[in-house]
Amino acid sequence: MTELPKAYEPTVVEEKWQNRWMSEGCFHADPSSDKPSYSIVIPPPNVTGVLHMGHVLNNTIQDILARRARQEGKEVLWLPGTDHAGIATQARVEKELAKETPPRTRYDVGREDFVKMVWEWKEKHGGIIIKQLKKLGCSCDWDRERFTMDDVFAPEVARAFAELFKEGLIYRGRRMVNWDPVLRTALSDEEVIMTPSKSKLYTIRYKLADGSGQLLVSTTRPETIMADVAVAVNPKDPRFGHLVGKTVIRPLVETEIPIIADDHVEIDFGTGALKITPAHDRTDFEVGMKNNLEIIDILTADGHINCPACPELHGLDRFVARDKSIELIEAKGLLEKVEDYENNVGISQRSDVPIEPRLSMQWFLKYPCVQEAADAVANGDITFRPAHWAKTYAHWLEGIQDWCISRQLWWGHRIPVWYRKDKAAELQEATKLDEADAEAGDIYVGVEPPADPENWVQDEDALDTWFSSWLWPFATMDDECRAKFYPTSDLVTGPDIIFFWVARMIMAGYRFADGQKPFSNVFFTSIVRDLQGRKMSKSLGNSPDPLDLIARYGADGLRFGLMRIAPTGTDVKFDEKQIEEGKNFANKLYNAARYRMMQGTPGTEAPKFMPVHIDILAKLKELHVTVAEALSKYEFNTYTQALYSFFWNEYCSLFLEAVKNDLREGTPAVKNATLYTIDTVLRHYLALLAPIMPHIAEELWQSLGFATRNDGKPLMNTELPGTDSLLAGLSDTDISKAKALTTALYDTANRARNLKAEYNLATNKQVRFVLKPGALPLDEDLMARLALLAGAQSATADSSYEAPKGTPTALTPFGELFLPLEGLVDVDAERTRITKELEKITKEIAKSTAKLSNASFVDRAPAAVVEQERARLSEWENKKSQLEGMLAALA
RNA sequence: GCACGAGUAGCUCAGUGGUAGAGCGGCUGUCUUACACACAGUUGGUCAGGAGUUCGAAUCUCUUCUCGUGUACCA
Repeated sequence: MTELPKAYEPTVVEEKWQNRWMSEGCFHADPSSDKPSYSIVIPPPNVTGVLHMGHVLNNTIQDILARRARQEGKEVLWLPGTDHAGIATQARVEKELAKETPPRTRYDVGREDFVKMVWEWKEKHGGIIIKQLKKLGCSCDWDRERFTMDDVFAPEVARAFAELFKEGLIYRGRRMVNWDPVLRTALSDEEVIMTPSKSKLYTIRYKLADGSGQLLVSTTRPETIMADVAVAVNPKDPRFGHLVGKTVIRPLVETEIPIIADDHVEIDFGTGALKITPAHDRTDFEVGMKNNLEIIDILTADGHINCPACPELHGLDRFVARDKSIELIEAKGLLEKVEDYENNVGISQRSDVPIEPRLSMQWFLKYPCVQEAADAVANGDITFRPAHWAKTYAHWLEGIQDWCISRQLWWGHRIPVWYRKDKAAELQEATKLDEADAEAGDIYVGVEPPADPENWVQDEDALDTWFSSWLWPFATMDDECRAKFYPTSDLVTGPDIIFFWVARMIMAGYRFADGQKPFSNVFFTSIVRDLQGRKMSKSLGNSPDPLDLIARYGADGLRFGLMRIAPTGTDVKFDEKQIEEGKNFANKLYNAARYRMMQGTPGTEAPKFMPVHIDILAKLKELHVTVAEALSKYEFNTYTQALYSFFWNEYCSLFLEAVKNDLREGTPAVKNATLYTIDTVLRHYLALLAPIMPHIAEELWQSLGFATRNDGKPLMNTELPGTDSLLAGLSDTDISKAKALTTALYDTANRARNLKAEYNLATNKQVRFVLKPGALPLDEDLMARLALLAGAQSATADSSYEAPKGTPTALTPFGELFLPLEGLVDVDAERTRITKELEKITKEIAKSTAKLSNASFVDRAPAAVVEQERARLSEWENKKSQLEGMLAALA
């Protein structure tokens, strides 16, 4: 017998198996295989990223799917990689520069050297998350790791750009965009989070130039008054109709500006008059264009006032200038009132500061294949789980706007557009650039730089990171790989990137990959929150470090614990207690296996099963079905719950406890059947468990010798055992009889333990039970198992037993159970106990009787339901008369 | 504003028309020879509120409230 530690130590075991699986190429996908294919591409984490709980959830699900698919005999590709994450990575390196003495910025370094620095940083510190994913046990094909800026991927990005440009879907234009004044770049609409914020609404007097009065104008942004070019009123507003065409004096940098009429102004809001500042507000810009107004830009790229005509404000930060401008206006006696006000402010998802609507030259994409993408989800070609996300998706596609794809960044895919050197200055200012300019030979768009680079100047901007990520499912694969594994099977990702990534990938798939969808199923995970329901974030410090959790609970424990509480379709509140349960479960598994290892080997003769054996094997067979169903429906919590309760409750608490004596002192035949059953259960069970707890499953598989019987093949490479051989040769009647007897046995054991507990007898107190048999057949084997389960010295059947007055009794499926307690009998207590039970039963009988005497119920409910109710009633009535008999015996 | 989720035991969650569940926690016992990361027992619920459909509702419908998410915006 091997001496094994009493507690499972995951750390060493997990690392051992991770190394062995990888060195034996267990995760490698073979495109030339003739097995059916199964593929997933990982949502590439940021190369600067570190593992957080969201990754754990997401990648555990992918790993379960991948490992299960391998067991089902599929050739599996799980393709890993990282994203260059333009803004995040650039910011990371800029932060390093700022720490230097003296601090530097990227502008001090220069573009070329800065990009070199980022690459160096990426090589040195990037990809930590890949190591972390390996620690979680992810079975990705690590030989195929891709990066969104590597040599294979980058040309695909440029090619996509060039194609879309040629098609006229990409164009450059001067437009209002979301400007991040900290990062000094444009952002897409999706990167702006509208946030309710408390601000002030200032009402200011604009004097009419002819001195005939004033117009009250409300604004939240007085610092932009210098850029006002008009005041607008609604043409239908009777209060102001006569003023249209007149002029007012702009309160700062005083000059006359016109009063115009525009539908856009709401009569009921504020004063009914709106200042028009086309350079600094999206809708004002439109009003300005419509009315041919001047555009005065008074903000710098980094959000400072650029207005020499107003020296008091010139050079100030936009928020400082806000207060200062109000001081100036008040000093002029033009401030009417200030009110508290709540409005929505666009906040940059990246830098967390309010964005500035800004007119600038940017590249835009009219999305391709929008209709195909919408149809695919609507008609079920692509399945969303949970299904309700399809609605969100459809809604976004309906109102889809052109995508601003250029970023004023240095780290990323540089826009593959070159301008003819002699015309560059002119072209860069052109209000619109498109395919016509390329045809004219003024600009060059291509994957490779132009042949005569000295005559060309490349566009300064880089592409939005998502413009590369949207190509991920196919641009990561070579032709051979694509032939076997594309379209991919499942995509597992968070609903927070449904627009950023999922929707765009679908469009890109149809446009660039032979009109094929990129994946068949999308599984949207829950979002992991803390116990207060807040999103996990670095700044709140409420996000546990998964590596720390792995160190303390094991990767298997973390995976299992998290999946067990991850509901489908709603967010998960993370509770570390749950992870501890995962660890405890691993320990339970380990000890159950250790217990098995302490027993001998079964004989070679065919096992002769007792009912308890048949019962657990039948439950094992059911578990196979439950697991298969749950996984096919992506119900991961059902899967884990089924695994948990089968093993802990059915196998350990009931079955093992019932057969322990077989192993200690059973006849060779009984011992043989028991060992055979145990081995069968463990072998099947570990295979079912392996997708979610791969390390411990593999470890126990090996130490229980299942691998040896199978040419030493790891569980990882073993197909799921079939269920046909389970209970072979037994009829359904045999099985259901055995199940009924075993259920009755466990039920009786429960009652016996209850009796002991009610009389305050310690669990280890050896007592004797006497059973007065009822309808079900009793034999010595059952009685022995009952004694064992109930923690009794003995349990005997005696049909003529006459219990002394006050002997504790209970009704069981096998008959009346007595716990004779010499000298401890308390007639009154016993009477009270039985009376209480009688009351309960009487209530149930009343309820049931009422139901059955309701004609509508009997007539309309399905016959089976009525029958069930009748059976229930008669059972209770039976019990009632027995209890009454007991009570009479006490008197 | 609109859309989509969610509200079940102290906590985290199951439960799609037929006797309200699990784990944890609490409380009582027990270091019983695989496991104290354990075992046995036990305590916890007007299923957010209201109305309706139905013989029967946690479950279906309507409505109110609370929370979350997405989306649109008027200065």
